[in-house]
Amino acid sequence: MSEALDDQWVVRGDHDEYATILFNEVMPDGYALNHPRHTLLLKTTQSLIVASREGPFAFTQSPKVLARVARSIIGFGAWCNMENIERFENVTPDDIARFVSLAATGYERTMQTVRRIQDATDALRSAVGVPVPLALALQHAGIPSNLRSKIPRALEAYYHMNYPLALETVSARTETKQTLTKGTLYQKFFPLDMLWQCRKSISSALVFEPFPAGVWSVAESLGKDNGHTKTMPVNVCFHILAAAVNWVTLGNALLRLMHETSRDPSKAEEACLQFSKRHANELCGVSLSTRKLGSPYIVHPKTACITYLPTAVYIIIAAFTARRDIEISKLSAGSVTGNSESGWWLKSYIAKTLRRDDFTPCPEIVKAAVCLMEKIGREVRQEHAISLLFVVPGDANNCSYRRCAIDINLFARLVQTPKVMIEEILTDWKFSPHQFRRAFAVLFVWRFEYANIGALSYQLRHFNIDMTLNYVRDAELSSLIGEEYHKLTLEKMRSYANGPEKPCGIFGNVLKKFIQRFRNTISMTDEAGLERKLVEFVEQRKLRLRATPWGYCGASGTPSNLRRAACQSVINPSRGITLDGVPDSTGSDEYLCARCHFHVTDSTREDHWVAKQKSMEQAARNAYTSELLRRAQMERSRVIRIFIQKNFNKE
DNA sequence: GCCTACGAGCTCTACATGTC
DNA sequence: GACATGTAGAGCTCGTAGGC
Repeated sequence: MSEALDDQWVVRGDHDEYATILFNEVMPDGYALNHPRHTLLLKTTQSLIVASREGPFAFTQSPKVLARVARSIIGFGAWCNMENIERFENVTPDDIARFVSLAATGYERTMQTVRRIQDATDALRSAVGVPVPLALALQHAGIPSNLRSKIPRALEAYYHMNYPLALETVSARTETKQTLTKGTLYQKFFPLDMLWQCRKSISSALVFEPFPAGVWSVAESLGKDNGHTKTMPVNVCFHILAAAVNWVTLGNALLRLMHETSRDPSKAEEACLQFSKRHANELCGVSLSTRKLGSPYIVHPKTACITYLPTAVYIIIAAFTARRDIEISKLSAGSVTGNSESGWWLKSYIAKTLRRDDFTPCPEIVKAAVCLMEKIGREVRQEHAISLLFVVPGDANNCSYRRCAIDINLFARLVQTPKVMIEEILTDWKFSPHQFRRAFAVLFVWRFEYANIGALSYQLRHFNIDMTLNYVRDAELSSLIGEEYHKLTLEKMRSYANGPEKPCGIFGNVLKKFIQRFRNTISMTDEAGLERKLVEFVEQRKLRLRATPWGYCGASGTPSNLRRAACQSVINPSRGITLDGVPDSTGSDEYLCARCHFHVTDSTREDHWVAKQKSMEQAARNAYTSELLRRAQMERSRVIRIFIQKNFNKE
C-alpha cells in the first residue's frame, strides 16, 4: 500500500494491479471527506481498508475489492452524515434497518437526491439567479457530479425547477428504479458488518451486530435474483464471426496498406480506394480512406489496423476457445504452439478455477489471429521488452504503447451486424465478451447434440460439471437448439422432396413414402403446396432429425420410440438418453443404426459408410486382433456392407 | 447458500486529430 | 488558429459467473 496522500490512496496488488481510492468525495453537508470535520470517518475508512487486507479480519488482497469496501463505508458514512449521525457509535438498529431497505432501491433513493437538489436549487436561486448551473447545484447538494446517470429523478426535478419548458425532453430519463440484485446488496452490506467485527481496531465502530442472521440473509430478503449472460441470436453470431474471420484473413494485407499509406501520403487515398474495391467482400461493407467522409462505414487504414483488427482477433479467440475476457486480455505473444498435424494449443491464464496457465486446443484460425496480433504489436514489444499480446503503438507525444481498445459493439456496427427485434424495436444487439464463451457452448452442444458434456466442461475449465450443465439446460438455449433442429429437419425434408438427395435407411424409406404420398395428392407444379405439406408433416409429428457422422436420428423421446430404437436395447451397454429425453447418439454407432427403425441417411454420408466398412474389414484381418474381436468385427462389417449395398447400390 | 472477483455501462476529463 | 469531433482512460454503481 502506498503512503497516504491528501486525497487518495493507491492500493497495489499482484501482477501490477492497482486501484485508486479517492478520499475527496463531497459529503451531503458540502464538505469533502478529507476535510478536518470528517476526520473520524476518513480514519475509520482507512483503518477498515487495512483491516480487510492485513490481520485477523483480512479477507482479500485485491485492490479492486478493497476499493469497493472503501466505497461502501464512505457511502454509509455519507448517509449517516445526511441523517446527522456523526459517529458510527450513534447508529441504532433502526438506522441500519432503514439504511438497508433504502440501499436496496439504489443510490438515488438512499441519498434522497431529489429533495437535496431541490433544496440546493432553492438556496442558490437568490444568489446566482435562474437557471442555476447544474454543476453548482450538484456541488451544493453534495452529490458527486459523476453520478448523474444514477439520479434521473433528481435531474428531472432540477430541470423542472430551472428549465420548465424543457421538461418534456428530460422526462424520458425517469424510470422506476428496480431493486438491486442480491449480489450487489451483499457487497454493499458486508463492509457494514466489518464496522462491528473490527470494532477494536477502528476509530469509530458500531456498538451492536448489524446483521445477526448473516449479511447474506438480509441481502437475499431485499435483493432480486441475478440475471445471466444473454445468448446471441444465431444470425448475429454467425455474421460477426464471419466478419471477424474475414478481417483476420485480410489482416496482413491491411497492415501492408497501412505502412504504404504512411510512407507515401500522396498516394494514400488512391491506394485505399483500390484496396476497398479489391477486398469489398472481405471488408464486410467497410471502405478505407485517409479522409474523413462522414460515413460510419469508412475508416482510416491506421484505425482499421490498430483498433478493428485487434477486435477481430479478440472475437476469434473468444469464440473458438471459449476463454474469458480476462484470460484473453492477459495473453502473451507466442501463446499458440503446435502444428497443423497434431493440432494447435493456446496457452492462457485460466481465471476463477485453475488460476494458472494452461493449454486449450484451438483451430488454425486462432493461430492465424494470434500471429496477426503478434505482428501488429511486434515493434512495441521489442522496444519495451514486454510480452503482452494485445498492445499497439501509443500516441506519439504521450505514451509509447498502450493496450488495445477492444470494442466489440463498435466492430459489430462497422461490419453491419444484423439488427434484432427486442420488445418490438429493431435495435443493435449488445455484445459482451462472455457471450462468445456462451456461444461456444451453444455451438458445441448443437453440433454434438448434448454429447460429451465432460469435454465441454474441460474446455470451459469448470471444476463442477453442474456449472456446465447450467449452460446447456438454460431454457433460452434449449429453445434455440430446438429451433435449429426444426430448421435442419425442414431443410432435409425439402432436399429429399426436391432432390438431388434421396433418403435411405429404414426411417429414410418411411419419409420417402410420405413425400411420394404428398406428391400424389397435389399438383406436380404446386411447390407451395408441397412446402405446406412438409411443414405440416414436420410440425404435426414433431419430427426432429439430429445429425450423426453417418446420418440422422429421427427417434423422439416417447416410450414407444425409446423401446424400439436399436441403440436403446438392453444389450447395448453404451445406451443413453440426452438431456431432452431422446436417444443419445453418442451411445450408438453405424452397426446399430443400420438396423434401426429411426435411422435416415443419404448420399452425403455415403463416403463415411464405405470408409467405415473398409476400416472394420482391415481391423478384422489384423493379425494382432483376438479371435473374439475378429468375429465381432466381421459380423459388424457384414451388416454395414449389406446396408451399403441396399441403400447406396454398391457392391 | 454464501461469497469472491470480476465485467457492463455510464459519465467526465484530457488530449489528439480533423475541418474550416 | 479556432472550433468541432473523436477517443482513451479513469471513477462510479450495479450486474454476473462461478467456487466451495
